[in-house]
Amino acid sequence: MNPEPFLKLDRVIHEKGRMAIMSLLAATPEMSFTDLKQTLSMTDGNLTTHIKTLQQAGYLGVTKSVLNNRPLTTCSLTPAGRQAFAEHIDLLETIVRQSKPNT
Amino acid sequence: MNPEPFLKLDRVIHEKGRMAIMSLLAATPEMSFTDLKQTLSMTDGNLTTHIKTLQQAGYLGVTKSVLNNRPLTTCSLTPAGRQAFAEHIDLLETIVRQSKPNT
DNA sequence: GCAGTCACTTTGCATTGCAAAGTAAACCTG
DNA sequence: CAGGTTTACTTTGCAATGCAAAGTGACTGC
Repeated sequence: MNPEPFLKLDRVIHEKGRMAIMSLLAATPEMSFTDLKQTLSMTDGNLTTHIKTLQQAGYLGVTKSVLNNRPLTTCSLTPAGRQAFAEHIDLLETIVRQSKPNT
Repeated sequence: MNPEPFLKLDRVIHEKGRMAIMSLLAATPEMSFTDLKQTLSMTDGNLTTHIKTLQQAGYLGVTKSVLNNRPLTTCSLTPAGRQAFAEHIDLLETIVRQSKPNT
């Protein structure tokens, strides 16, 4: 077993909740706070902190506007985020392959 | 995107270091504290805590003996650990597949 | 005009990850 | 054979994190 892929796993992305956010945004170019919250059944506080973490890492672009007189926070992956996520998935794929030699 | 696999990820296994430990032990039936430490270049403290966490979760069997007049801590997966790890890898595989629809 | 909802943000706490320091036994070494 | 070093861990302390409860502010129905 080669421990390298594990060592390279990006802790910012690796966390459950944030991986889910990144995955959603990889599939759907942009999603609102509320969409993310409902899709992932996360609590509000939990979600804002994860979004903030991803944003500070430069992985997420966040725009705040107003729609129908309500605040609307829209999130999307930055190019850096997209690439970091792709690399993370590659590492996971390596790990999966390493762990299932016979399939 | 289906968020289910993310929600099901076992936090005990998911953490980088512990995933690496579990992977090593899935490939190599038993390893000593020192083996793990060197292979994963972990600090001692970090490793004991992870081992303890995995042990308390019932995923790791830990036996302490003496070899060449030195303490020897030997770790191996329990059946529960093996299964939990296999499930975790399955979930990761699902996530990877979900994230790479076009390959 | 004030109770209630929506869309967040802030705060506080309890849990972790991590490494520095500690422990204990064996082993050189002069 | 006393004193220091190494090996193999464990404990402790702290900083960082995840999480949800409480807070904020704008709107909206009654």
